[in-house]
Amino acid sequence: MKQKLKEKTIEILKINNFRLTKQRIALVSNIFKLGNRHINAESLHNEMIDIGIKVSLATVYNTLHGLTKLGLLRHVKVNSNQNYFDTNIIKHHHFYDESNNSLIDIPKNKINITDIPSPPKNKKISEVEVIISLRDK
Amino acid sequence: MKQKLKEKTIEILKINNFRLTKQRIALVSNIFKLGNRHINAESLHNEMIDIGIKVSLATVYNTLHGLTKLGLLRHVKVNSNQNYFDTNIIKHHHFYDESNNSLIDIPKNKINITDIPSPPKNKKISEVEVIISLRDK
DNA sequence: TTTTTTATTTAGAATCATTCTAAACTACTT
DNA sequence: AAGTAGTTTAGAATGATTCTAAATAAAAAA
Repeated sequence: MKQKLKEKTIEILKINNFRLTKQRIALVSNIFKLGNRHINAESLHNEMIDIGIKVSLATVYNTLHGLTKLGLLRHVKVNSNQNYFDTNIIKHHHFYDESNNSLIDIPKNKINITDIPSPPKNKKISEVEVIISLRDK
Repeated sequence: MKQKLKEKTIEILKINNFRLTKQRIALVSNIFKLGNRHINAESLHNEMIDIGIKVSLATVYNTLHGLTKLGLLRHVKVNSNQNYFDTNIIKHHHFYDESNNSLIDIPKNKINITDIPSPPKNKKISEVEVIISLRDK
């Protein structure tokens, strides 16, 4: 199912002269193995260790940033103390659960925003994101 | 102009049994001296030092958190590596200028959001925030 | 295939924002 | 004036992330 995503990702890495190292392949395989996810470096690193793949935390960071730079991951702008990367690169919004720092995707078309103010002079809008914070009831 | 805000703040501090220490008074005075601002701990600390007030960074953090707990500041959920506190406690949105990590207020009524999806079971919405990221044109 | 080149990985140090700690201090109470 | 907590403080500790420089390995060249 998500195998295609992995293949596509590796293709893009090749095109962009990223070397296909054992670590990168393993990380990419794992990142895109399942459906959409919100990943942080530490938990991804733990996952890799758990499934028996030896990779350093620095490489995990490098890879996450590299994939982000290529547009294969999105950096989620939520204020947690950790950085989250989203495998869903289609524009969308998020629920942010404050009780456990978790994110839930909201498809773009589920929220209707109009009357977006125009940006200041010499600036352009790069992204419009809605974050709906959640608390326990 | 903003003097009232300072007086009001000090009143609230008193009511909540916060001692009116030299440092707190100085910080509060400075925070609410001008119009709406987006403050981070380090730059506020520098400001205090610059105007000749000796206060430790730890106290700056304590005060920002204390004021936030009392609802006199709002913690802005923007993913910068620093935490920002907003003196504008009325619900509103933000432009986030990626080129210099600065924030610009957008009044709530300038953006129209409808069709907000209902929260997951046992969760309630605590906040809906729109962040419009900006880049240089 | 072997050699060379150069990107990548790595462990650990460094950094940066923030929080913690425990001692010194001081606002407020009595 | 003295006692009691709440505060402040310097500096240590923490946690996420980045940096560094040496070791490694992928891709290119021979």
